[in-house]
Amino acid sequence: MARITDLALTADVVLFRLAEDTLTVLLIQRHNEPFAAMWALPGGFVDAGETLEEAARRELTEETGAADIPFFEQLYTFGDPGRDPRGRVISVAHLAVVPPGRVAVTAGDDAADVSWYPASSLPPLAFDHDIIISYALKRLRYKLEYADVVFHMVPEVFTLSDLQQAYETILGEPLDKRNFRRKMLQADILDDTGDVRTGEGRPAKLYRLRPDAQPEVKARRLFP
Amino acid sequence: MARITDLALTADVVLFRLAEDTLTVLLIQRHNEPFAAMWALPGGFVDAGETLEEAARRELTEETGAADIPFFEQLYTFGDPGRDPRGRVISVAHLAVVPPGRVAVTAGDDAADVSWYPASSLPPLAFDHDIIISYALKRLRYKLEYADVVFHMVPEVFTLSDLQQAYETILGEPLDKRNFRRKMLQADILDDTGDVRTGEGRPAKLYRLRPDAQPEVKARRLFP
DNA sequence: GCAATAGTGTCTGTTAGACAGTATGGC
DNA sequence: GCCATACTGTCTAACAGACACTATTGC
Repeated sequence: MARITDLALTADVVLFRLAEDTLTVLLIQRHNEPFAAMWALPGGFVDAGETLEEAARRELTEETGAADIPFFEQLYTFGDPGRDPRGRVISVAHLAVVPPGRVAVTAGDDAADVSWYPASSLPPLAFDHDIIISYALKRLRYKLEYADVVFHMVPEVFTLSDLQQAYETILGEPLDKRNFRRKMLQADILDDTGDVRTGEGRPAKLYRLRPDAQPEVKARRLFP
Repeated sequence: MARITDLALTADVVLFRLAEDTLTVLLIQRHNEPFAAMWALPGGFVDAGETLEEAARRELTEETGAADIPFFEQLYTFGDPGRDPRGRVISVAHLAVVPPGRVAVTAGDDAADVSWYPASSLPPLAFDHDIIISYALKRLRYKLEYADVVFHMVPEVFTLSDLQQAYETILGEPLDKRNFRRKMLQADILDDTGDVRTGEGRPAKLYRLRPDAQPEVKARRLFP
């Protein structure tokens, strides 16, 4: 066999966000061929001089307006021959999350439309993007147990009920309230802000992630 | 910025093997520029029509003779601009392991020489291969806790001392013998072959991994 | 006082980690 | 009987999971 002649490199992003009790993924409706008018992950070709993550962030911003995302990491590289009808296109997929309401998205550039879709009911997707999202979801759930990523999916200040809701939505299963609170508080990674949030029912204490919580501390296995 | 004009795609392999009480990595001495005569990971350009893993396996075999490796998975993609003086070269790194003595390596093709180096004392390496190996080692140690990979690094039939030795060598720390054996046996993933290995000292029972041990079973966290 | 949500405590079984001596075989 | 290695058991502390009621606020 011979070296590839039509090689191209893209960086794509699976961006998750919680909306009430639904886990959603940011998708764009493609403007151009191939798969014009179908939904797809934001992403695009890597430019000379930029890293893979820079390319992924840039494309995300150009296509959807989402910018400055703290949790952003490489996920997996999808490169099977035939995954793109245009030729040999390698996609370096990234995993990112934002807190609720954090990103006001607007279609730009190559995107005819932009929308958050529930991860559990996605439209038909271009390329192998359905596989990429499945993989991203698996990784997200897995990472949840190490207690870092979830704090990028809730507001900076949150109640324990918020936090539990986030866990339950992502994992797709209910957790026991008393055990959840015990473990979270014993993990010693939360600061009590002293404030409460009022609304319906009894006011709830507000917490934030301890700013000095070291990565290793945060990485304690919370839900084995 | 513009699309990349000099893009190339390589697949590289970090292959680990245990040799007595040392963890070793397979390296090749480069034959061609750039970095001619320096040591590097086996790997090379992906051909049209092959998957990334196929390319990695083919290059490994061409350069070193190592073939048919059961544990072989994608590790991470390294694509910073400037990591290769020839232009924009994206490396999809793979992680693989073999049991002791499993691979008789011989230099082929692009390799002037092939050798197993202790992971703890590597020679100066071409490209960013030192970073890739660090990352692979971190992942290997991490994966060890989930008890699948280690069984690809010991002979098909092994004693509990063999297994403990493998863990200790990879993790770089001693483990308590009684606790180790208790956990391994309680995990219910080992078959007693009924045979023993004699030699110096008291004969040791030989075990093998239970063939029906499901991935999920194997994936139980053994050493948190 | 009712609705709604926040918050709390105990028991039980399992597991992890610390720790030292006995058993078996070859010579 | 000596050397080398395999093998074994107990105690303690921490943790996970099951489980139901009380507390506080707004109305």
